[in-house]
Amino acid sequence: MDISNMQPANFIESIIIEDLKSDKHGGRVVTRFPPEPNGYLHIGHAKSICLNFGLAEKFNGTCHLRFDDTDPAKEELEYVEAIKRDVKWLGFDWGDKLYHAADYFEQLYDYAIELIEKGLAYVDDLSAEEIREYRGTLTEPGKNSPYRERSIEENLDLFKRMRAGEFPDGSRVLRAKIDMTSPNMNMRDPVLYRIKRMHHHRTGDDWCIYPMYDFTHPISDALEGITHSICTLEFEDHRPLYDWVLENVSVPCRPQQIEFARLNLSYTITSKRRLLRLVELGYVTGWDDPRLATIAGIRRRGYTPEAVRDLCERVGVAKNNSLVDMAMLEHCVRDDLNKRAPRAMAVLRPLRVVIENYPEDKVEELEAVNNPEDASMGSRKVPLSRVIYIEQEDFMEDPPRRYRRLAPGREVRLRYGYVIKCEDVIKDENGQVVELRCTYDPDTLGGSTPDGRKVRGIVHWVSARHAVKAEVRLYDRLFTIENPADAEDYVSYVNPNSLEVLKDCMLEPSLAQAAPGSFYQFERQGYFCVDTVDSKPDSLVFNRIVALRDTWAKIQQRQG
RNA sequence: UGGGGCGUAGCCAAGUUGGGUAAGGCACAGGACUUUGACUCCUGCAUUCCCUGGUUCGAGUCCAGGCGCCCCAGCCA
Repeated sequence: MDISNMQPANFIESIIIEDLKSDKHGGRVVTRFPPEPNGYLHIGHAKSICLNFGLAEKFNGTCHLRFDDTDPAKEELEYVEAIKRDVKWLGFDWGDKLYHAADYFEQLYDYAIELIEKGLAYVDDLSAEEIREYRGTLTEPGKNSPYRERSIEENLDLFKRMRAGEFPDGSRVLRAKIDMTSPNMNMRDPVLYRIKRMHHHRTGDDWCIYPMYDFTHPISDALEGITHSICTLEFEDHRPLYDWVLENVSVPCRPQQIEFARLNLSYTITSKRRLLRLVELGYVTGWDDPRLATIAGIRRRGYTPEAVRDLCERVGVAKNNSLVDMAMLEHCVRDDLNKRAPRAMAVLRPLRVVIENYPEDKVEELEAVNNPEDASMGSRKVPLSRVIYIEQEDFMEDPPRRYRRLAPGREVRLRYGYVIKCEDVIKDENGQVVELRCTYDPDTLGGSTPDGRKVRGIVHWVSARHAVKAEVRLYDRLFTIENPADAEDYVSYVNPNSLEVLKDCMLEPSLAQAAPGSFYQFERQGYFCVDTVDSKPDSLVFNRIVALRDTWAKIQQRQG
């Protein structure tokens, strides 16, 4: 790593490069991802994960995974396992750098004692409501608590008895003694410890007092030797307190807090409370619903970790509140899957086609390449027989201008196969087209036509006899408005068409063995993956990850 | 006249330290290629950087004054 030539990709990297040059931290770069295990991770967390682990990678440093578990009321073991799984899935490895703030409780307690001894913290007997009243408002200063001037001895005694469990929940707190008139609310004697008799997922019933975030976080960072403590914008106001704690307590080093803007994605929601409500009201099936921007949902939908990381890199790191266009994520998956997804043919809305001049019992194995972007992925055989299915939308009785697909009397090429011509249209009693009678030109295999006539339309198909039936779930954006997070009544903007279930899809036979989680490009349609929850070997379920770009759809839309 | 932060294209975002004549990506629009209307490839897309003044030969960058948006009054993180 040659620091002198490194180009910073964003302001945080600039800071790190400067620190490296000035040898501020002895050349070390240590970051951390500090989730509270009180819910599932979402796309916003993904950005933080990519940033913190990415920085460590880039600068030859390390990144810790630390659970910020200081509030037993909200945190559960179930979430810590889910979070670990999500971080791993994104492709990051914390090695042996797994930490829990709860493991620092004893040391934190000692640092609290140190503050008390220095006259910088005191036990307050005010009730929660009184504390709020004494705190003042945004425009008026607060007032000192009547308990603020207790002696060090009394504070020590009281705090020890708080720990010993002598006082009821909520009856007292330990507060930092800073400045009740500070224009920064966080500096108005913030609470450091509260009494809460609650079972902690890690420390059990060892404690009945628990430290607050503002006290725990800077010390945890210092204890772990974190050099750059990266968090989101809303903690900017907490930085003076972060620094105050580190200045007044004997910690081994001095980490720097740096704030950046969190990632918001259009047409999604990331607030835990709101996510939970969608689940409870049944708008989605759970935290891993493929329409949700949770990591679990994104994974089940079939978005790849590579695509998510690419997105995080592309959106950059800055301090602007931003709402990133969903189209950006979609572009990232297409970009990734185009190179990696095997191609296959699948007819989602089947229309039966009989090739009249194709022998009844004949079956041809046609050669189909698995990925035109990657020759090493090889090819496969796809069976063709007299009766096939094509997509309903690939036939129109009365086609508009520029329509290149099948119509009465018109020709189209079967992908990897022959040119067929529509000779007759069969309808049911309601006038619905139920079957096409076609003929094929045996001399057109291999892409050419003997007479050099141009056949522009190409259509995917599946042999009826060989078809594998499957369910395909078509997902669309969950909300009808760009920024549902902005709307109080976001629930009323849930897209009623966010999921369309197609039951009778016909897949080419090679898909019969598709493993859960594996992804494919269904040619001319999009990228799909085998659902990891509902798909069974004998009843396959595919999720549409994202549709292919569709220029024709745009042209049609423009023409009304 | 509470404090903190942020304003560069429809959406992200470089550029601000050391003033030198607006990167890149997404989206969008044309065109080429094509056995996926995909991919790929070309081309176009801010005479202007929230506004108004000022300094300067020269300002997105410096100065002054406005305006707009976000965050903070949990014993949550």
